[in-house]
Amino acid sequence: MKNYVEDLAQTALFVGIEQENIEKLLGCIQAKVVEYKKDELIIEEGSKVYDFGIMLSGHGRAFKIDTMGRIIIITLLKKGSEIGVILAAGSNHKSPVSVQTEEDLSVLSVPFDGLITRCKNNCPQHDRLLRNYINIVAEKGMVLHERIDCLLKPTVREKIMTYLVRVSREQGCRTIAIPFDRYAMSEYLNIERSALSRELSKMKRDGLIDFHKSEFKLL
Amino acid sequence: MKNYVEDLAQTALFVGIEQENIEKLLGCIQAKVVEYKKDELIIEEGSKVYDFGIMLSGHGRAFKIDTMGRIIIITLLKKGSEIGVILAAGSNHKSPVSVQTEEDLSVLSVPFDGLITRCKNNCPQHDRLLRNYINIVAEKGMVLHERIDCLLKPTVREKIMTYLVRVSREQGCRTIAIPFDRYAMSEYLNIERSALSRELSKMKRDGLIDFHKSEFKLL
DNA sequence: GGAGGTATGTTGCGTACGCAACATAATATA
DNA sequence: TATATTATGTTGCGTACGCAACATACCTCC
Repeated sequence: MKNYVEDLAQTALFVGIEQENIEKLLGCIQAKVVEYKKDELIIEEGSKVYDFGIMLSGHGRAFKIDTMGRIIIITLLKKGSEIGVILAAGSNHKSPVSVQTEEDLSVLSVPFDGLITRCKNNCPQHDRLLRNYINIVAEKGMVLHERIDCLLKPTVREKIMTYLVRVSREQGCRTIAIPFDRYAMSEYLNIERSALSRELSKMKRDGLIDFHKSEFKLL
Repeated sequence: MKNYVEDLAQTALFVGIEQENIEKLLGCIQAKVVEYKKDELIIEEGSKVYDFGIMLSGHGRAFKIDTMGRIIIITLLKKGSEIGVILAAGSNHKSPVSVQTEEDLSVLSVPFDGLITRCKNNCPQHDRLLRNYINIVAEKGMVLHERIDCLLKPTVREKIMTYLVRVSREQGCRTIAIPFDRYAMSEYLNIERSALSRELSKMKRDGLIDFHKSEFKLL
């Protein structure tokens, strides 16, 4: 456990808490480290989730399989990513997604009750932890909202622009690097990859944007 | 303030807290009642939001205006609805939506800091309140996720089915009443109203569903 | 009941975009 | 440098669906 504390200090959940206090807190909230093998399921679609997790290493993905058997990627996970934060805090707990590892990795697992229940030692760091947790849940909500914002746009061009403008605002610059390759971008915006490429080319021709691979410039 | 306590006891924020304790809490968290006139803005798009609200009466709507000047309804608000819960709890606070009243009404306004900061009296209800709040934020996230689930479906028919099946599961019955008229339903699923009607009719012809107005039956 | 208003259903037309198939560019492998 | 592999771009075709215009059902208020 101890060797993870340094990494945990970098996460959104423990931001603002000194490392020595993190160690104390971990016991307090009944956190434990769980190891997973490659391709193992951390969360199974339909199962009930009462613990949330923080990725301590490796990569994973949250996905679901729809009625036609298509795989739909919901999120990609890396070191520091949170797992099941909304689920554990909700009242239903039944997971709409599966979470699977892409390699051997370990996860810090925390029962939501351990987090929310005020410990007898009444440590002040607990407050900060709770505040951080609420913050994470809220930010996840914002991220979902932002995606809906793109999805609601009627045309491919507007979807693209909505997304690019947002990222540009976030990065405070008209030249931006996006965290997607074309395929992932097309999935995020719910467009065919080829249709996305087609429209991007048109937009370049129209002098709206310039781009090369994942670098975009708004004109 | 006092006369609202009974109503507040019915809300998700105060569930599980006895009325006499609610009254105490309200002072503790620095809640106040704010009156709004018809068509007044409670939240303005782009403004920073640090307080959340609970609708004490009347109706309102959360919306945004996109680049083409179209009005996009995000949520409809009624007595008991929460306002700005995710925003106040987030780290950015800048609102992507406007919230406007549809008539004269009043709102219980609570600074997020008042909620999250442990009061000196250290009242046990405060814990429950926090737990309820996290619950609300998480549920809002789930709701957004569910909508994305529909929006990601490639065809109108699949969007419709995804939505109806979910509501059917929620209500535990194959015959359901949905809270939308056709137009609202089409907006929620991001479909043209006429295209929605067309597909619904086809689905009825195909023996997939039956419906009359807002009553649907899955076959 | 009639008249106006709103919600819902129907239909023809045109096109944006899904789809498939191929072309080219970038990257890895040897 | 040649070769396989993967990312991205291009293009023709067909259709699902947006759009507009109209039809019908339902509701409300004289």
